[in-house]
Amino acid sequence: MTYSPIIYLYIFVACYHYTICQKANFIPKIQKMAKVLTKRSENYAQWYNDLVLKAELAESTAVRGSMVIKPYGFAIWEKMQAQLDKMFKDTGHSNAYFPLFIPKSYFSKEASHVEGFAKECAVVTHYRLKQDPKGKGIIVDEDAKLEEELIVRPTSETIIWDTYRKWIQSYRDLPLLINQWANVVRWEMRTRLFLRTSEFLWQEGHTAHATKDEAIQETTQMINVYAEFARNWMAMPVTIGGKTETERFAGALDTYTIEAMMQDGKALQCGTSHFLGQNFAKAFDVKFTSKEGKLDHVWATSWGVSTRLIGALIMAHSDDNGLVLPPKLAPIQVVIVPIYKGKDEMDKIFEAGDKLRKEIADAGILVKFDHRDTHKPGFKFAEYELKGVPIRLAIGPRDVANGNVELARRDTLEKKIYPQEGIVDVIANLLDEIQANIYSKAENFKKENTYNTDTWDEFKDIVENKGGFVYAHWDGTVETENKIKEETKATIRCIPQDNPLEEGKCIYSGKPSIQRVIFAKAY
RNA sequence: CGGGGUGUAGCGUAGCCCGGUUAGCGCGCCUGCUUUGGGAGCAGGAGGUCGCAGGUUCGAAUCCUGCCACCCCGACCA
Repeated sequence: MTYSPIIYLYIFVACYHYTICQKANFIPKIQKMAKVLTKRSENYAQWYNDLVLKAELAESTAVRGSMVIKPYGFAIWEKMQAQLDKMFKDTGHSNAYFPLFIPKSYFSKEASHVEGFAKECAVVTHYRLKQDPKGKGIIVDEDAKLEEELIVRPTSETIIWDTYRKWIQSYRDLPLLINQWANVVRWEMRTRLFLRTSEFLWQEGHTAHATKDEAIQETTQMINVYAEFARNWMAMPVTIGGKTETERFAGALDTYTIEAMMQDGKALQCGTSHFLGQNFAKAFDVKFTSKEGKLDHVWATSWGVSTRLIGALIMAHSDDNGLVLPPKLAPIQVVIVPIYKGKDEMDKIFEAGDKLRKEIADAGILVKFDHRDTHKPGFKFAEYELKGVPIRLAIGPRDVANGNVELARRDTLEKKIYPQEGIVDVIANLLDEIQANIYSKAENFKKENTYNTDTWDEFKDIVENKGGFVYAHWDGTVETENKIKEETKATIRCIPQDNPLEEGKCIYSGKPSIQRVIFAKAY
């Protein structure tokens, strides 16, 4: 037997006043989340408890602000991942993997970048533990102090650009189009389950280009990929736009965003794509020789989406009965619930149900037959509604006798009897219909909660009392943006893409403005 | 870290102000029987360092002191 080397790590958190707690209880947070999700539900705590714990999406962990994503929640993420990965590859990108730890010195090379992230980094200072000589337990071995501290990546720009320097010499090495699926850690002041956890899974794309135009084109392309994913797969309408200076990514010249509206009218930033200019190339000395024989720094982009998308999906579509998943992302698209009394009936129903399941599965639809004899049909109905399964089939003695099956759709909660003959086609069509219906429901909600205003009083009234997106004129200054944020808590979510130019006066300062921007309260 | 609040079983909570039986209730869990077309019923059962430490007292979930954790608002943020 050989000993594998064990490295003991002691993570000292930069924000010294946040210690890692022994055991966390996040239920009040869950209550809050449920309030957001349901608004109306009286027993929301119980409801969300059921949603999270019983429908097995996620739960809190021992480390402050982290979460375990349970199998069902992770299955949703895997479906998202698979589709996004395909879209990245279709646009010419490849996957790679870079290290979790970043030497502190790398981190300080790009000034605005470090300023943006320094306050929320976990730092590794030691590499060994030992028995406490004075008593019980394990302590950090002070002799095992690292020469240079390691940062747990909050994002990978620095280590990736340090690597790119070695990979890029000629215009022939460009463009370099790489994506990484990874976890990152950001020691946020305040965390929120799904929306802002200390550790989260995401993908980060990092590309290098020979020209500025090409890099800008890449930035735009990727925000459009995200928008298409949100709309067509998550059934979630999003607005594409540019971020203002204050909301921009640390180190970026331009940040594009997709902003979605949640059911409480608040905005959620769901994905971003950054044009980094030559900032990182200069900081990490990444140069290439052009066709003309000139030495120049490369142009960079980065873009990412995270497990926050699961949160967005929950909050965009859920109702008081639980999740409503778009069929394209549902881990289970169709569930078959048997109804029977006694062993004899059970055998017959199971046989019919299994036959049905096979037919549906053969059509490439994700179907589950729930064989459990430990729960009653009514319980199962409620459970799969909670899980957001788009279509439910119920099959009992009555149906078997008549060659029928009962079909219920999650989005409208309608129930109908269909003949078993030809049910596969009905299901295939219905899945498309549900996907479209969920989208248009969300789109209508977004339209109904989007306002145009030209007066400050009305602006305040909408932000405070109604919520939603407000299109209003803004004079383009940081001061005004900050004042509005101070007074109303609304921030500029984005300057919409292809925004029509229109003369107007700033809602706050009255100074001339050339276009409306979107204001909203955000998560 | 500033302001406010909370901590009682897996989850949600009552009790605390005004100290006094074995800390109560709902959900969930286990066993048995009856049930099964919308979260079953009945009977029985298991499960608690009352956040931690100290103090006051004959006696503390309850009063006092300190600490810890969490939540809401602020700064931060995919």
